[in-house]
Amino acid sequence: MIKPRSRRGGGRPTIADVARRAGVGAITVSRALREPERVSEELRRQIQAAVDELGYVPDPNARALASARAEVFGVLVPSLTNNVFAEVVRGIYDSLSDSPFRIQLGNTHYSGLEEERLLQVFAPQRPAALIVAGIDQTPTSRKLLENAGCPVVQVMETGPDPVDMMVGFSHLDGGRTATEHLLEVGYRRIGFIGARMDPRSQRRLAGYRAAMEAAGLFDPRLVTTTPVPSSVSLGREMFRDALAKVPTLDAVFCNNDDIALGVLFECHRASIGVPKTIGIVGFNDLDMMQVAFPSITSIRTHRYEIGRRAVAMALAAIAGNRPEQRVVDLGFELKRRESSAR
Amino acid sequence: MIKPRSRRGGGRPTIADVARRAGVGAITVSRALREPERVSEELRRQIQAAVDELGYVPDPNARALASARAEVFGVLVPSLTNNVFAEVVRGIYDSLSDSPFRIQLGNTHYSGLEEERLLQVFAPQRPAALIVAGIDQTPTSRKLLENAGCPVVQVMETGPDPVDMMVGFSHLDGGRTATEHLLEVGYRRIGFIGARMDPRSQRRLAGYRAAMEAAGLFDPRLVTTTPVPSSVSLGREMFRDALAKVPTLDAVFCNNDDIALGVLFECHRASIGVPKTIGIVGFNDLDMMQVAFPSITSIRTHRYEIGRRAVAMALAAIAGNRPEQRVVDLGFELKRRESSAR
DNA sequence: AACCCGAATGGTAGCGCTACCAAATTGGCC
DNA sequence: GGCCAATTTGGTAGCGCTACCATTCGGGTT
Repeated sequence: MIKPRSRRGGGRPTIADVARRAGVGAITVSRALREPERVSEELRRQIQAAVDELGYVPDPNARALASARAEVFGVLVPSLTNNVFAEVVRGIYDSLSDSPFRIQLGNTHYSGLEEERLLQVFAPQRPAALIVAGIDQTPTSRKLLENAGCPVVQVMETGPDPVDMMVGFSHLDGGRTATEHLLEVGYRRIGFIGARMDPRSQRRLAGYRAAMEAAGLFDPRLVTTTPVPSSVSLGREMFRDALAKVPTLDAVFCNNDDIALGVLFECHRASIGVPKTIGIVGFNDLDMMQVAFPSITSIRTHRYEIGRRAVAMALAAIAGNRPEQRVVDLGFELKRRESSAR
Repeated sequence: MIKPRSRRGGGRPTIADVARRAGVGAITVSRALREPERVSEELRRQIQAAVDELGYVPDPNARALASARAEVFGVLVPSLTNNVFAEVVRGIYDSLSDSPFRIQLGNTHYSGLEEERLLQVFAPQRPAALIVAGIDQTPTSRKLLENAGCPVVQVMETGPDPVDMMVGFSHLDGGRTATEHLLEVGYRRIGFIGARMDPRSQRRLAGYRAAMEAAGLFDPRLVTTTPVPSSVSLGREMFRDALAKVPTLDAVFCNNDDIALGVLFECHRASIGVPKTIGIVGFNDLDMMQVAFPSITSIRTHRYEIGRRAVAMALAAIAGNRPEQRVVDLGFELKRRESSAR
């Protein structure tokens, strides 16, 4: 006699069940849940009671279909294991954990094509916002972002031409600051060691080069790079190569902290004095940099904060008040430590 | 005169558009896309042509609503920045990148309550599978998993009572193996240093204790733990504490590699000989362990493979052939290195 | 020849929700 | 008292897709 439970659904209560129980229309329940201020105090209470009794949870899929907008943030990063992006992602998660928004995370593996593919997967979901790492999207990706019909935040870097919004810092300035620091302290034959030369690393290199040229000390043989993914062991190897190439090397600015750590270990192993014989500067300032012996000078970047800020900007845009400032530069800090204290 | 484009949808082509173009019924298009073998060669070609011309992409939300099943894997891990889980997650992503499945990642922050909350968010989406880290779910979480109506894989650990399937290894055996190695090499006053004592760390500690007791060398003062999240700097501090407490300490088995690295750096700083005065063993075997100077002995775990295997098992279960072996132990390897080579 | 069976295709009726619009109610104002 | 606007509530009609069942057709079976 009882109306058969929906043939497919697993028997979970629907909005209609709640409406019946509360003695109101389904649409009122829907409103009470999404815009409580548009429903009278009394009905709101009744509805809340019915929701609690039945254990009703709205179906996000039905919601997305009906409203043509999913409560999902699409997030694209080049790597899941690189601590730098992991921190950004953590900032995003933490900022969104109390909101109704879910997160759809994609790993582009540092590939523009993969980024395009993922964007094509994400777009049909009609996400509420998109957060992508970097500013060097392919033309196709850029168009996909522009047509996504939702707020877009490019993170990690700042640049002149945002798709929509940006949060990051200047990697070029970071590279220059690191190099100028080494020059200032008195190093002269300063090498650059860089793995996985993604666009951000390229710009750090450009900053290094600018500083070296300004000092009249640039020499292409001082630069050692590889497209191979960065790792501590790679840092060790690359440093050996660099030293073999230029035995007079007296300092290195590393692409990132993993490489720097590899350099430090190799110096230990080969009994090369740090900072006396070789100065070392890293990039990102992972926790271990200040603990290393000797502690390693590095450029501190605000990864977690970038994630948080990106979400804050996206949420503001969703709420209708797009931030005044569309490009936010969170800067960086040079952390002077023992490895460059000549 | 043209039928107005759906008032809400952004004008993307729907399955009906494709059907009209191909001159077939909508349901046939749906079938051609999902079970091509049930549609004749010819229609399949026509439909594919129409799909390509229109640039049709199925709406995942509508699909999920109609089929009461979303093409989503729910993944719950305790941390996004801990390299160990990042690797598991990477394995999951890589295994799923060619499939139609998306990934819904949740960060439990090592909290059972947060895990419950996330499970309650994930369940209404009717995911195709759930992958959760650990085997110590709260009773509520366990019930949620059992009632999820989809394959469930618990990862990182093995245990006696799987909700459904399991992939991992024995942390207790890992802890015992590490400790037995130190004993075998000749260390006697072996300490245990552990941060963020999550259930897995607890079991590593239990393995340590078992080995020490078997050798008649267990002493509670040798154990130093804290609930504080693990980091290299914390490793350094904890080692100092441990040494202050037990000056005769001659080796430490660390909870994980971050701690071990902190210990190594502190030894350098305090001019304590490794492995002569202090032996060190870590856990997980991050890349940097073999590069460190001296290189650090560690228990190598197969995180990436755990992620891949979990997906493989879930996919098999979805396809209807649940694997014979519901609990898969991927083991671990003791990597003997300089830090324990007395 | 009548019958059955499987393969291929299609129609109908939702899945659970919300946009849109209509209706009812209230209150303020002249 | 009557009118208008604002507020609160509800009905209807989908959103784009697939489950379920019906239909058609060709080729065996008896």
